[in-house]
Amino acid sequence: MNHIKEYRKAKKMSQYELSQAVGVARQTINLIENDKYNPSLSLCLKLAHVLDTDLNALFWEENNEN
Amino acid sequence: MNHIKEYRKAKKMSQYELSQAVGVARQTINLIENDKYNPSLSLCLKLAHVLDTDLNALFWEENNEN
DNA sequence: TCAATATGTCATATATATTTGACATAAAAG
DNA sequence: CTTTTATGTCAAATATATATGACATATTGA
Repeated sequence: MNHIKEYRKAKKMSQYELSQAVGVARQTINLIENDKYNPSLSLCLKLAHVLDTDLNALFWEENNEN
Repeated sequence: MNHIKEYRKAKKMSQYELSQAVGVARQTINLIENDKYNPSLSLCLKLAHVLDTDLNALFWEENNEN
C-alpha cells in the first residue's frame, strides 16, 4: 500500500491531472494507486516531487513489504 | 546518482552477494549502481531493507533529478 | 434529474527492466 | 607471480511497466 491517493487528494488533483503532471497515462496512476503494479524509480521520484513530498512518505513502511 | 554502492560497501558485500540477497541477477545490481537503468519500486524497497536503510537514503536528492 | 467529470477496468501494443551466459580486466589473496 | 574473486560490459531472450483506445459505473455539480 502506498500513499499516493492521499497526497493527490490533499493537492485536489484528479488522476488525470497527476498523470499529466508526471508525464504518464491516467491508467498508470490508477494502477499504481490500486497496487496493481510496481512503478519505476524515476516515476516514483517524479510523483514525490509533484506531490511536494519524498520517497519515504509515499512508499516506505517500517514494517516490511516486498 | 544513487548511493547503493556506498551502502553496499559499508556492509562489505559484493555485487553478487547483494544480488542474491535481493533476488536479482548480478548484472542488475551493476547496472543500477552505474545508473544504466531505472529499478522497480519493489527492488528499491528490497535493497533498502537488505542494506538496513530506507528509500530516501538510497535514492532521494533534495535537488531534483528525473 | 441531467450532464459533465472522475474512476475502475479490459485488451492489445510497445518500451524497457531483468535474466542468462559469456568474456575481459581489475583487485585481492595465496 | 599466480590464482581466485570482483567488476564492467555485450548480446539475445523474457517479463513486465507503460501507452492507447475504449467502455461502464460512480461521483459531482448545474
